[in-house]
Formats: sequence, structure tokens, C-alpha cells
Amino acid sequence: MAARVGAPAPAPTARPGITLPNQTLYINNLNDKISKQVLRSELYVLCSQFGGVLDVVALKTGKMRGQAFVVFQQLTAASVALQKLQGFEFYGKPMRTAFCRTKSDVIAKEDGTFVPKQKRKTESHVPAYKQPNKKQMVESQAEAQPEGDQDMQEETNQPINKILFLERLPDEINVEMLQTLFKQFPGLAEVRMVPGKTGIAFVEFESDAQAATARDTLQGFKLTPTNTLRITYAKKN
DNA sequence: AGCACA
Repeated sequence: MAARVGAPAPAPTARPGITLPNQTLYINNLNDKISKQVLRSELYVLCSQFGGVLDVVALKTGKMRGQAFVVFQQLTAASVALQKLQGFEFYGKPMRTAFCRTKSDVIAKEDGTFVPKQKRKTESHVPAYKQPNKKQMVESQAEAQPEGDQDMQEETNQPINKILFLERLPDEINVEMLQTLFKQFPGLAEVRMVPGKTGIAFVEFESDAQAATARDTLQGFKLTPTNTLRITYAKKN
């Protein structure tokens, strides 16, 4: 019963005001005098410099005006765009960028988690972006129980560690991109790549729990159509 | 301020 002076224990995940990385960028404070068509195409070209854009959704109806959703093909692109476009002067107003709270339909349709209209609001309290994607689950389970390969098992059964081991990275990726990607999670300490070794990297957090959050969110993420991120805990020395 | 997609 010791007095707790204004220090509410924060839940490790999903704190209010903090949105986890999402492939879709949420933009607001947009000039609502711009037509939907112009807004869509202008945002499309503006955002394409950071990577492939799958869709731009802009509604002018009611509470949705002045906002837009830009769906990126890759999370890294959304991440970079979020930072580079923060406060960007667009038709006379600085845009505000954030990660979208939910998964876009285009993405959900792609990974098989799409739920048609009605059931949405009623069903789950867990936002779509936090729900595991079926393909990814199948994949990681297949990897967690490899048929007969003991080396694999040793690798995946590492105890929790504040250092993450990343595999299947695209060749084009670099430390900056990984920092951008992981900086969104609290507690990032360092990103290391290994000279001469492509496809892998180490990402260190300040605590095991912080590393675990990042791992859970980004596990199985499609960095490119052919690079599905794989994250395990690094071996302890 | 406001987190949609039919």
C-alpha cells in the first residue's frame, strides 16, 4: 500500500497515444478545400518517393475530411514517409503524419485477414494491426517445428534477449532504414549490420520486453514481395 | 479534431 506518486504502471503494449508501425500512413491537417481527386494524386506522387504506394484513400465526408490514408507496399517506406513528411507544407498547411491505427483493406485482402463490412466494429477489441496474419502464423509455426532439423531448432529456441537477430532482409537495406523501422518502438539502442554478410542484422533494445514488442509486431513482415522478415532472439554470449 | 476502405 505504499503511496504511488503519479506513476501509473504503463501497459507494455498499446499505450494510448502511441501507434505501432503500420504499412498505412494516416495524414491529417490537410487542406479540405482540395478536391478528392487532386488530393489523391498529389499525395500519391508525394509519397511515391519513399516507396511503392498501393492506394490513397481520401474521404471528404463528415468527420473524414482533411485526412487521408496512404497505403504503402512496404513498412519501411511508410516509416520513412512518416518522418520526412511530418510538418510538410502542403497546400498551405503543415501535414501531420502518423501510423494508421488499423490495417487497410487492401493489405488485409492480400494477407487473408480481411473481414467484410458488418462484423467489424462489433467483433474484436483487438485492432486489426495487432492480429496475427494467417500466412505468417503458418510460416512461423513451420519454422518453430522444423521436421527433423536440430540446428534450426536450436536457433529458434533462443531465450528472450534484448538483442534481436534479423534474417531475410533485402540486399538493398541499410542501417538507416532499419533504424527508421525500429526507432518507432520505445527503447531502441543500436542497429548493427555485419560487413560482408547480407540479409541479416542485429537490433538491440534497452530491455528484453522492448525487444519482444518489436519482434512481435514485425515478425513475418513483408519488407518486399520476396523478403519476409524473420526475427529471433540473438544468442547470448 | 476527426482513423476509412462498400
